[in-house]
Amino acid sequence: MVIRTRFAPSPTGFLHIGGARTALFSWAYAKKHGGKFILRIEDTDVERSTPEAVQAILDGMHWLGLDYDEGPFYQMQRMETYKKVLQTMLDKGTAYHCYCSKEELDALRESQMQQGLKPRYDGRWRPETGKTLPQIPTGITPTVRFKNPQTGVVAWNDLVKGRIEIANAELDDLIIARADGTPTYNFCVVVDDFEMGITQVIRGDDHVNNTPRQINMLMALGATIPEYAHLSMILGDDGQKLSKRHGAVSVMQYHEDGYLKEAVLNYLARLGWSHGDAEIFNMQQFCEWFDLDHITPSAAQFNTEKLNWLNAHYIKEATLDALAEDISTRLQANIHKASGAPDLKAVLNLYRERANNLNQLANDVTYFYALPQASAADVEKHITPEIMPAMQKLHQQLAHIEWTAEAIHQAINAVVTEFGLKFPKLAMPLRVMLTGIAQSPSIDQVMALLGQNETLSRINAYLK
RNA sequence: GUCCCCAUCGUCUAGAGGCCUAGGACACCUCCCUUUCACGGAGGCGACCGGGGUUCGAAUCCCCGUGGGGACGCCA
Repeated sequence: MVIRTRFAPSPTGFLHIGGARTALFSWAYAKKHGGKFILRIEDTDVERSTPEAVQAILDGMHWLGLDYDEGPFYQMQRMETYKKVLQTMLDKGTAYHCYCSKEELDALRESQMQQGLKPRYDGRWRPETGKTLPQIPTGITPTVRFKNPQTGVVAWNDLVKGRIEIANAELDDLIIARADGTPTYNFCVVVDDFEMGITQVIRGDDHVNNTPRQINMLMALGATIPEYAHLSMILGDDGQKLSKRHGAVSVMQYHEDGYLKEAVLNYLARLGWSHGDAEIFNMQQFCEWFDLDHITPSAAQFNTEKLNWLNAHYIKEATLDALAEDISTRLQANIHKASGAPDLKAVLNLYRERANNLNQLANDVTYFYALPQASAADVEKHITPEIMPAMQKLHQQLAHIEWTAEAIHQAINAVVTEFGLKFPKLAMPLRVMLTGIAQSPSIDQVMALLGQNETLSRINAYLK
């Protein structure tokens, strides 16, 4: 059997971290089994769906490299299909018209809640042999409801949660088409999963409660029931639920915030899934290893610290070309392209090991291209009057040497020896003068890249 | 309220009855490396929610609590 999975977001917002993980798992499952991954846009909520959101989802998936084999399919473009199926169900009696008004339904719900009952449709328009239906009111266009079985249980073996069983008595007859004729979510999903031949439905576990209804409809349509895998949710860094109001950000925000897609992908893969002790792996490896058996059924808390660690790893792993290309866009106004400016790749090669974020990396190397401003505290602490004679001497020496890290190192050493100092005593003020801060890679290497003229000029600014 | 789901270090997790005096990773702490800060290396701290069973034996199976979450829309 050919494996077919799908990712079916509703375009009511950007692609967030939870959606991205669902997409990643569905994608990987298809890849692993040589199957097809399908993208389906569930845009039947005309009120809230927007073309911008569709684009945002497409952009997010593209950035992460989650390519789909079929689609994107848009449900709004499949209306004819839904209507046809709807009519068939009406004809077969597995669905029926309901003339309740919204107000009537609201009142029903409220009174049930008050009585401590589970709010549900009471079946007043459900046709039954020997039952007399109410008088059809005028001026009300009916909705269509699915005639759910009233006895027995629906059960399925959830691929991540195990067997789940729900009594049909808990389920009511849900609306599958609105009064305006448009089909609703649960119905569209069923028709699409059926017609698109989906074999494994991998989705968020907020859909667990929809599953029994969907299975019942699938059975009414005579369809094969796909397997289901419900993924637990991802909590924010603080353990709180992610929502638009709290912590949920677009995956594209991670790009803007300085994360490599490799890090985000690797991190997401490990959130809720594991392969023994494996922590670092690429997507090819992931697709080989991925399986549904090793998904945790419990919710996972997002941990930015660990993402940072992975990001640091992938920054070290990146090719210098790719890194330079990225950092180049994060550096302000092409400052690194001025003639005589230090080579960005060489600079990044010196700095990549100490970065866990691309924006931070860009910020760290900016002083190579723009004069830094040291803090008064650093100046006071390191550039002391006592060190100035030695610095003066070093400045003279540096003007006459071959500009290599080794020669620079020797020059500093010579001055240090001559003045009876420890190396850092001279290296620290140099750091502050040249980089603007008290932390940097080996100062001789920094100087070698900064260039002789620029180095002498920056030191000189403090000698006056 | 009703139904459903979940429960191992602070966090992500390994664990499918004996291999567990519970393993790995992030974070944290100590030491080493060192030209500062990082990186890297070596150590350390740190968990089976509680109570009952079942069993020769339970983190693993069952039940009950407790705690957390989700769902109950003419939203998806």
